[in-house]
Amino acid sequence: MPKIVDHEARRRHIADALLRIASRDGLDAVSLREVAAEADVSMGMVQHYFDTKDQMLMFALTQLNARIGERVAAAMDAPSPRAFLRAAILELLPLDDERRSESRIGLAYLARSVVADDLAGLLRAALPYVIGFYAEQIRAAQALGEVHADLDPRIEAVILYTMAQGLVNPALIGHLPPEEVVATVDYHLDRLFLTSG
Amino acid sequence: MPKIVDHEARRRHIADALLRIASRDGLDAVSLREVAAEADVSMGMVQHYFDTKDQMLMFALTQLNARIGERVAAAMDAPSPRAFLRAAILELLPLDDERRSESRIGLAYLARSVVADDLAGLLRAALPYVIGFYAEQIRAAQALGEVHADLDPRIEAVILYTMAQGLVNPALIGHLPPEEVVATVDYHLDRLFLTSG
DNA sequence: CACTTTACGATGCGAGTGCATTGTAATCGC
DNA sequence: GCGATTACAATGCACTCGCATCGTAAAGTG
Repeated sequence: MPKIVDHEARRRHIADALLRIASRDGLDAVSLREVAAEADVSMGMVQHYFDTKDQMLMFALTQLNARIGERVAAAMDAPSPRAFLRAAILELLPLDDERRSESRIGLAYLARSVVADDLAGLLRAALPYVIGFYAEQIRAAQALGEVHADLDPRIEAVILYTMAQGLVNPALIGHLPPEEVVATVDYHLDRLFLTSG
Repeated sequence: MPKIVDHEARRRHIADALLRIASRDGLDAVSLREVAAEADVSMGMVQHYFDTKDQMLMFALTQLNARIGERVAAAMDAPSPRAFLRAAILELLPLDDERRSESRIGLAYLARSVVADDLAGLLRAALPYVIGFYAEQIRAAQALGEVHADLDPRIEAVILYTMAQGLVNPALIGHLPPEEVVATVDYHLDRLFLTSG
């Protein structure tokens, strides 16, 4: 087995270039030639590591999801369900350049998933996981007496998630400044939680 | 001035074909040739009525907005602020084939607006209008004693809007069935309003 | 030193793109 | 009828796209 290179590292390097282009100019601007140029490699190399463009797009999306997932996981040492929910939600919102970039990419992928079934599968799979996770936190808070017991954790989780997702576009457009986005999230959490911790 | 045809009718006919393609196969699939074929006209005719493809895309978007706006306006005879808000929100959600189609198109345009400034302008302009409108309804409800006076109408409007927008994707993906979408909206309205009318 | 497998780089192909150009009816004012 | 203007239709052009093909250099095993 000759010419050993770090296969996965190359793929990640190429995928990074792809995500950069997607963030800057949209998914439509992602072509094999553009990706190769952005990654500063030859087009043949890109083809060597990805059989098809669609595979490359899928790989880049999973990489993006993993990146965000890691950040959310890093927030899991929060002292309370509320603090963790808050951190997890804010991690998804375009409050700084990096997350703004991720939101742009995510939006591009979301739109494409409407007509690309394989992408839709990836996003579809993540959804019940996230919502179930929120619901779990809310149930934990209820057990701690931090959330009214008669609230429906499942629906509250859905509303929490949809509110967060809905905040992305106004924030991205610039219609809501970051501090107002955070204030809105806190406003809603204030209503949901009895305690302000 | 010779050969009189209904200029605007032709443009609307072509734009309709464009929206149909965008809904079915995404905005990427919209080419001059595809639009011409879908509208059952020649490509030359499409070019005759739209100087450029971007102009055509813009025109189609304003037509879509107008179509939705009309439906919302038609719901304005609702008996109460709550009933109207409910109707206005549900009008934007993909609960039937037509609105599902509109949501798909809207999502495609939204994603493109991230990199197309002129489209972004159109969507950006609509946002404060919608949120301001929601806030107005909430204030009216407060005056009627149907909403707690100490709630912030502006933030409540933002949350209402973001929740609605966030519901689009799960509903579109099929993760939330229509009845659950409606139930979620009602659940949130129940919390916001004191009266259930 | 072969021999094989991996890792590319270079090139080309067919399809599709937006748009410009050109030609030709049709229909009005005069 | 005549010129002018509108309303198309047809064609071509320069470009980009994803992908296949081909050649070759490197690095491991025997």
